[in-house]
Amino acid sequence: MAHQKQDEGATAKLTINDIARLAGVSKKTVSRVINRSPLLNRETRDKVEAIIRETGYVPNPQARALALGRNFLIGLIYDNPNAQMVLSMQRGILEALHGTEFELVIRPVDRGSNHVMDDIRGFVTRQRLFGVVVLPPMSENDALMRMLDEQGCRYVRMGSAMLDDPEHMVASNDREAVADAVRHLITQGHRRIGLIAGPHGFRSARERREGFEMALAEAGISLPRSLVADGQYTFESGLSASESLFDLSPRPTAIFASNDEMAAGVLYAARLRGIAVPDELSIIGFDDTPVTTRVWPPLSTVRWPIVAMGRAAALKLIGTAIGEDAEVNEPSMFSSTLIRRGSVAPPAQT
Amino acid sequence: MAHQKQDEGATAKLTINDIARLAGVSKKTVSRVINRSPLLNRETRDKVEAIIRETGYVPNPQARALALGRNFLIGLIYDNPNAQMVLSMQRGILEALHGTEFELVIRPVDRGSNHVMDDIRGFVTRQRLFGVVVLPPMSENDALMRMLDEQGCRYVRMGSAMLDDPEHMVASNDREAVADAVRHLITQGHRRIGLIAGPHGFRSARERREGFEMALAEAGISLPRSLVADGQYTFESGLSASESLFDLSPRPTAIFASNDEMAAGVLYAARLRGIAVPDELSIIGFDDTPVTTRVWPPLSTVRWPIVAMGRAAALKLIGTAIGEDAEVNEPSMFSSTLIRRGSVAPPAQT
DNA sequence: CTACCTTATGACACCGGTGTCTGGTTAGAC
DNA sequence: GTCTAACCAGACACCGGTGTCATAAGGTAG
Repeated sequence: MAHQKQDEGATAKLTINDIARLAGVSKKTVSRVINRSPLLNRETRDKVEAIIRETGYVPNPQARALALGRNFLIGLIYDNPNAQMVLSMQRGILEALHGTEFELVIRPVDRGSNHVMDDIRGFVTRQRLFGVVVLPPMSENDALMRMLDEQGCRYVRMGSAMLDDPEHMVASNDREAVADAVRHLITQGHRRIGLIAGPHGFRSARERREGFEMALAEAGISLPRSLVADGQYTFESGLSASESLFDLSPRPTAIFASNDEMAAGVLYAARLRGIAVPDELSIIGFDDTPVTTRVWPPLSTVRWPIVAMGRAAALKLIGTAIGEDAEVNEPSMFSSTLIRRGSVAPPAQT
Repeated sequence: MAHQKQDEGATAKLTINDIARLAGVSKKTVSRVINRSPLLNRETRDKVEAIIRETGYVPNPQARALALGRNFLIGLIYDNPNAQMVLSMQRGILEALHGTEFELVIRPVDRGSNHVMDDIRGFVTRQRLFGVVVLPPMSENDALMRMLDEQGCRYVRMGSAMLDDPEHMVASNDREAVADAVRHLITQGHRRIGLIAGPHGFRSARERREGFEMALAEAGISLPRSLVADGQYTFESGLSASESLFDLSPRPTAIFASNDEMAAGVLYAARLRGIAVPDELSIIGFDDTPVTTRVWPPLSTVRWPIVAMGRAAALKLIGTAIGEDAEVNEPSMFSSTLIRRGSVAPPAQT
């Protein structure tokens, strides 16, 4: 660190005492100015504020955190392979945090690991986080929430369906969204529709599957077990799951994949088999990730308002802190929309 | 926050005084134990350590930061549309931070905005960050580095070529990597090779372009201006840039796109025109993002060791702090490898 | 046996803020 | 013209750690 100066940053070493001295008041008065105490004389406030502006003084957050007994760090806990989703979520949260004194600390975890709980406990206790946002599938772990409660750490969980009270949850209505997508396929004339389900134990997988079944039931279409293939939310699993669907005779004329990665896998598998999309096979995915527009044909999919949900989650968390009643106004349930692209067409005449 | 208890977390409210009292020693002695001071009696140490273990005491990092005059937060500053790259970088940094007391705070910025500098200054000074990692293209901004210097904030910049001394930089050798890729095309027999360049002003764009030109020059192939199209590192720009290349007569038999997104755009454009890849057109991209394996045919590309580079950057930053000499061992220059997939073939016979 | 040096521990101030309580002004009420 | 309430600002302790320095105990030399 040769040519880096450690403490020459003129503004960096200013303390509340310096400001107090310069303004000719006590440190407590400066503290009052910083915290917008209403018990201040107008002149005094202006004088101190002028000095603060001139000098570029910034209160030391560590000292503040120590005195206040709480800090201004929000944690984001996730174990999610989907880069786009994690990044959008980060963006949404940061939008909400913008202009506040809160910062975002991230913590990807390995769900498979034996000491996830300990990892997270260390994370929240060591840094005394103000609160955390937990992404699915970690957010489906009730034991984790109990632990967070024990540690006195606020939390908001994201998910595909309401799991507990709306105060601690921001959810999208996956079931209804998927049902809509499948209804779209049915309207186009499809009757043999395959499902590539998400991993067992994932709430989102269950919700999406139930939405799928719901739409078929409405239309009076029966769903043989063979039309449901298991996937893992990965491209590869989508690819191999569709193989089994393609082996069926007659083949399904449409497939709903529980996320875009798997939908991309279906498309890839179709190409390997020489099955034309959408002429011989319609495909709908879920998430509206960029991959849907990179492939050919572009995939129809379901878009959920991930950035808005991230924003809502963060606002719920800090709502009480910033004192505004923004909190109560934040919706807890978000709905998704079907995005029609080029991967759906009426079934070929048989 | 109805049913959340604020301070019942048994471990959360323990202070060094509690431990001192329980152990029958002074707080300073406990402090010595925590900081592994060598001047301690074996028995005393064991006794205190036992108490700490029993109670699950965790020192308050805010108080520590205040007393020490520095905190344990690393910032990550980026303005990058590439989700996969940002996420991999986060992963690399977090790997390096794992097991230390450092945490990662992220700060995406908007390069276009007028107050980027102020945003970042606020970010590093408010939280008194220990140091920051800056991703390209922000990392090419020398004014930013000067500002960080002024604020006494350590930094490591990531990039496509060495910009200043290795102590503050982790770079990949893009020029050589691209030259390799283009040599591969030449070896396959291509002579009319198009380039889709990155945005003007981006160091990576320049390096990649120079690598491209270098390989052609080596082979004695001239490069007419018409074979170079400008792109913006986005899918759409790749799509439209390739249009101009396709209008050429004769058409290039291969195209190197300066990143994968644009390469995906080329592939998409080729499909729109009915140009067969790789039979009539070979394509190579750069970055090895997942999209390369989702499209058909899968794209050949250049992979750079992004996670390893993130790890190296973080280690450089905290190297001095954790006292180990790991720092000096961290390489500053990384090389990339050509990944051969299905988008390259010898040119069609004319 | 005293002098002196080492080693292990503690007392106390300090980091930079905030909460509480007290005292001095000023203005309004009688 | 005095009394009282309201208002404003400061003194001081405290948050939970760490640095400095003093000191007590133990060991060796003279």
